[in-house]
Amino acid sequence: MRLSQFHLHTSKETPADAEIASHQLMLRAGMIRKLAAGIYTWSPLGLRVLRKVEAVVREEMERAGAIEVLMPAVQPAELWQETGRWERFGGQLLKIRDRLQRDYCFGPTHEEVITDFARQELRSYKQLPLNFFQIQTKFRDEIRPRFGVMRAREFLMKDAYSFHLDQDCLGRTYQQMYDAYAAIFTRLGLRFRAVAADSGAIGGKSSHEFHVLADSGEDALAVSDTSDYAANVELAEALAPVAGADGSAVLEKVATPGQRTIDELCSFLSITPAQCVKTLLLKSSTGLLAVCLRGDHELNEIKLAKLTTFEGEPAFASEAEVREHFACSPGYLGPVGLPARIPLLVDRSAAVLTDFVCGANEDGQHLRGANWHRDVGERQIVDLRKVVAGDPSPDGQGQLQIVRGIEVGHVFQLGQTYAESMSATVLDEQGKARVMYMGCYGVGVSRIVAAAIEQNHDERGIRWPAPMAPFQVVLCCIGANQSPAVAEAAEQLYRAMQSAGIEVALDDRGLRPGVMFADLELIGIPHRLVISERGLAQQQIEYRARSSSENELWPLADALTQLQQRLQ
RNA sequence: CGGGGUAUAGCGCAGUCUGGUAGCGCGCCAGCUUUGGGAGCUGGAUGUCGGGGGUUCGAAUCCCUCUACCCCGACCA
Repeated sequence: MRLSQFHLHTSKETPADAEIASHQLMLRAGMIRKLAAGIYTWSPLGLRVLRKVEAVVREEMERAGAIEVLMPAVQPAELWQETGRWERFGGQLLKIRDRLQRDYCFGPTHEEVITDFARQELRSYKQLPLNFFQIQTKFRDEIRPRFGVMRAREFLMKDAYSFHLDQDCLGRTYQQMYDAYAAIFTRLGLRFRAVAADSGAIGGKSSHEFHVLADSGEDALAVSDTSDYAANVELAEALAPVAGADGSAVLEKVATPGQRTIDELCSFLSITPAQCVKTLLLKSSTGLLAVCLRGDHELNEIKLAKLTTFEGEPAFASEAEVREHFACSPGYLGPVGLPARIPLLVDRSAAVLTDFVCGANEDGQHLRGANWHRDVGERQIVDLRKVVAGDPSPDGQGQLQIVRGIEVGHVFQLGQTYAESMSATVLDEQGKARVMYMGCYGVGVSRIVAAAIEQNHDERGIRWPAPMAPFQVVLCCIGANQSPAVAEAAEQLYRAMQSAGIEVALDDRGLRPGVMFADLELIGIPHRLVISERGLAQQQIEYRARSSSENELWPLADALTQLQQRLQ
């Protein structure tokens, strides 16, 4: 590619609304342009990178035995009503109407469409297993799109769906996909981690997420410092500490006027948050529920939602609702003297406290010296909190650390959920209809581009891992306008590199060197060669890797072979 | 969804309080000079001041309204 014939538009200034490095750099490098909130055009430069990621994903999927399809982006409501997700998917589902006022949605995912395809196409167990994938544009109407293509509403995703006669077969394909994902991210040169995950709104049981590790990541991951245990914090179990007998302190009421938060209370009473029990009042379709946690811990709402004792979305009771049932504001709630009609869940870590401090269910009053067996009524002890750094690893080996990640892949074992509700069956050896087992496997193709930049940039711009770079090499001419010798040497080398199959950009834009170099470093091309009169006089060419700030001088005649070695 | 903010040239912003001919920097175009790390000089183009309505002799500026975008929050217990 001759850059004079290409379209680059770079910018020195950082757009005001871009917060994280990848978003800023993608805008400055001119890879994307925003059309509306969370909706972007990919420029020629950006698209080259996107296509690189796509190609790696496609190759690895095919290597793992998946076969490509392309499903429609616009999907009829009827399919979604069949699985109940027309209502249940919530506000992220973009619903649209055609001219006859028929309902459709813009697909946020394709379980319904592929299951419909499968139930029409597949008749016999002999056709199984099958794994279909596509690379396609999705739309999810996010509450808050942000960080450019990192959390966009419209985005490019690879989604795959596998079909099986039984769970064992599903398990094998699941493992193949897991391995294929590891291969994809390894090939792309990203530092990543696979973690056990919650299966969320898609449904199903076993599930792992693949995260690119970056401080700007939106997900918190719990990883063991000694074993290979890794889980999304949403899922990570907080082990039960050893319980002891009650303490011996006398239960007494202390006046704590105006001390509404744990921090305020602790400095007021000169205690630590770990000596307090905080009590949360939640409401759901089934009524009120009280939850006790240690003062320094946070509620894990995913864990709470999963408990059978609690159905429907948990929501915190408002101050007014608290006052309907208690003579105090939320800051003074406590487990002692809780009305029996409100069920009480106690987190394992809170349940082993003795002589603790808690709210007295009375404004301006707390209790000191409280103990569970002596002072509190019926309660259920469960794992309810978010794990924190330093907690023992659930596999019994080492301590947990909390790291941040960007979710770029997710594999699920869906089981029979969708096939059942949509009656997707095949005949087995006995000629009997059997509901198929399904797996689904997603990769955020456009998000990978942003995630890679988060992991690979410096003060001058992007530093692409080689497999994602828009061009492998850029050949720069200095003073080609003035010097026919430079222009001629560049032209010859450019053609030789093309013939050798090297993906090279010839920077023949005639820019001043400073501008040219700054541009090329911003867009992150891994290898740079410079031809100038100065070099030609010595029969030399200058090389610099994007990762380096040192030039190397090569004999001009060796440029191609030297470069080929660098590219390996 | 709740709260806050912003909207003026391709980008970044000033001007709005106190109404009176639309500005700056970067970028863009032309010419000359320059040519190894974001050049200099000269000249130039580009705006329905987010949309609609109102007040006024006169509105980017004041009032009403709509829209778009951004940020924060959705754990106070």
